[in-house]
Amino acid sequence: MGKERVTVIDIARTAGVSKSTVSLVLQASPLVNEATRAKVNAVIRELGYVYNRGAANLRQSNAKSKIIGIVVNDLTNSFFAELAVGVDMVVQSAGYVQFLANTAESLDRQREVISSMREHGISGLILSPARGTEAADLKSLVASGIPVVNVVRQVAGAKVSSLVSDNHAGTREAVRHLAGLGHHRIAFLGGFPDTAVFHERLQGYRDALSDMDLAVHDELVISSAPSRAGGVAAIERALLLRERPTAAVCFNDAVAFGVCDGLRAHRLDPGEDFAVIGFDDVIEAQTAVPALTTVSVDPQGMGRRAAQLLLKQINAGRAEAEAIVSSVRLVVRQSCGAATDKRERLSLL
Amino acid sequence: MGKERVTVIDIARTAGVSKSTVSLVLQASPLVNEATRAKVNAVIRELGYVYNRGAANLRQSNAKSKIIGIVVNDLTNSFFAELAVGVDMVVQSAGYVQFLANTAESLDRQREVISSMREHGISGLILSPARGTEAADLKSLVASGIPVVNVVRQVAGAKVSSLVSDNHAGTREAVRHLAGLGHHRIAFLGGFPDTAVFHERLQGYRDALSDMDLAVHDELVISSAPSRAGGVAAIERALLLRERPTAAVCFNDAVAFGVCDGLRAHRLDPGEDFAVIGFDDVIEAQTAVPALTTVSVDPQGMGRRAAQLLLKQINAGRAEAEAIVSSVRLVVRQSCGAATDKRERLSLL
DNA sequence: TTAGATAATTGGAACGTTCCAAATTTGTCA
DNA sequence: TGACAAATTTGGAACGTTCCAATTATCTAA
Repeated sequence: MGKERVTVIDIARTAGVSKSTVSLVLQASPLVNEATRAKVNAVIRELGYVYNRGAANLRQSNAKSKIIGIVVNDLTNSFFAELAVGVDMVVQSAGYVQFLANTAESLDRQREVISSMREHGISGLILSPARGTEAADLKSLVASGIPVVNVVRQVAGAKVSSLVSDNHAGTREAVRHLAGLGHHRIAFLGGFPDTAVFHERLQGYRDALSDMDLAVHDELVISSAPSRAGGVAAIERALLLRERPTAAVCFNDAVAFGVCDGLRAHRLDPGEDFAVIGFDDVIEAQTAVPALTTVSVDPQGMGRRAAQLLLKQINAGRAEAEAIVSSVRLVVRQSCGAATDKRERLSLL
Repeated sequence: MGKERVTVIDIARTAGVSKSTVSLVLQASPLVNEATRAKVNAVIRELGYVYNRGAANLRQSNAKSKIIGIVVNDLTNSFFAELAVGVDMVVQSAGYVQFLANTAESLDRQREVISSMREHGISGLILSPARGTEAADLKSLVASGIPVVNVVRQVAGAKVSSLVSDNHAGTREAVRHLAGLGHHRIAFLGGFPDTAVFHERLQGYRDALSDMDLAVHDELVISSAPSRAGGVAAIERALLLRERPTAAVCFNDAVAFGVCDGLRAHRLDPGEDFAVIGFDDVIEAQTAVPALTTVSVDPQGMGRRAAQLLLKQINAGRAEAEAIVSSVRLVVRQSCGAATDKRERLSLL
């Protein structure tokens, strides 16, 4: 059977041209005559030739491998799944293919997958760094001129581009909105306190509280895993307080969903008896009941932008690192109570 | 600057051995003396050498590229995100790296990404085929001896391995459970009717109904997109019926969550006023409120098994296609009402 | 010692492309 | 028709590995 793989030489032979010519048509070079191009293409189809990028890469720079890597810290979180989809959309249509790896917050895994990707000659990398990632971890990557775009989280001191959402403005706006609805005991729920993202969001919360002349109560800041289960745990603790909060802005949507679950378990109606605001605007946010009021960061859009930035840098050769903070906006739905009777009652005051 | 990349020849030169020896240590061959191995490894670290798999693949068969492909039809569905995580876990620890692509049910995209992956020399492919995929689409892949494992969906006539869950048994058990709780108007909600999976699940539903001597009412089968939004739409229609159902088994968990949302929008309490059973057991199923009773297929586990099967075939060289149907089990939580007072009431009858 | 084995190392030819410089064909114009 | 330019085509040398056959170093036992 035809175990042998068909190469550019086979094409050349049966088309009656030289391998160089075949290579030229493969690259859609304008130098080759239309007639020959047609003939060669016909033979390519006929013999079922498949291009060997590995061989081509050997002669070319890594920048032309047409592979980009994307490594995220938690693919089970829809935020990252959607981010990956966004990246996939733009790299696919640019003719690239993506290595996708999940680190589950393990620095070891992260190191391994990144080095494995390097061995395969990725043209660039989109990275949502695991907790504890340091500039040194990215050093050799940038030294060899491979563009890196950090998303979601920054790495202090690393000379790579980054694309993060405006965390501070997001929670700030959320808190203002709640305060505007008449809440004055507003909790901040969920998230790991040892991340930059947590601090940015927390700071936005605090600043908004000051802006609105509301007191900052430390017991209202309850951290937990940034997951649905973490949200349940956080609201449990919040409901144990002598003076309960009446509203919460959550570290992310996953936490917010957990908070809604926890409220229901206590026979409290989210959006009615307690206002909840999330962060991310994952796809379920709009179809959930109650629909989640949340700070929209458009994960897919972020993926798309990250990919575009990366491709730009790949094509530019050596590119300057740029730090983009992507603006966010509060999308008001039911879970904050703004759309209910209570809201109307409040606005009549 | 050190723009030049360091190769095996550089290592050889500075370690004072031949490139062949370096190659040998790279492959951890037992033929090389411990002392030389140590020296070479030291130089490798010192010079910051990175292995070039592309070059290596040129000399080796595709089976050794250490790349596998995984293409899914909807990465925004947590089921697939978790499947991908499962795959990632096992391929990562086998030293492989995965190309991940999302087709969004587009046959064109699917064709493109598969051929792109071939050009990059994948050792094998895990595929959740887009709707309408035909055996012909996989023909050239199997002809060139690249192992393929289909997951979730089969492709009729394709001589490739497959790993699907026992759809028939799953819905069958779900319906029996509901019937055992005293329901006799049980709906089947969601899913596209032009897929094999839909028919298998529907058939399980029908067979269980007959088993329990319950009538099959066609108006109780309501198809829709297999998504949260689709679930909302389906329950809306179900609630319009003259004779409403009192329970539903849903095409998948996403639909089931949508159904719960829709019920709440009608002031009906899922698990209390209406029993809901899902299919898949995605990670949110256990933390949602009410916790979702569902047919567990363990998406991560499925991903792991698919990856193991694929690796087995890659290592075996030319392997037989095998069709695995993975057994499922009903996990009873709150949403079917079995854990509530109603259940106790019923069981007293 | 030394023959005969065994252990360790090695040069060079592949692998399938791209790219360069050079060669060939075709076209144009006086 | 000849000469020059433009359009096409082409051989061969890379690229960084692996693998084979062959060589050299080291060990063993008489």
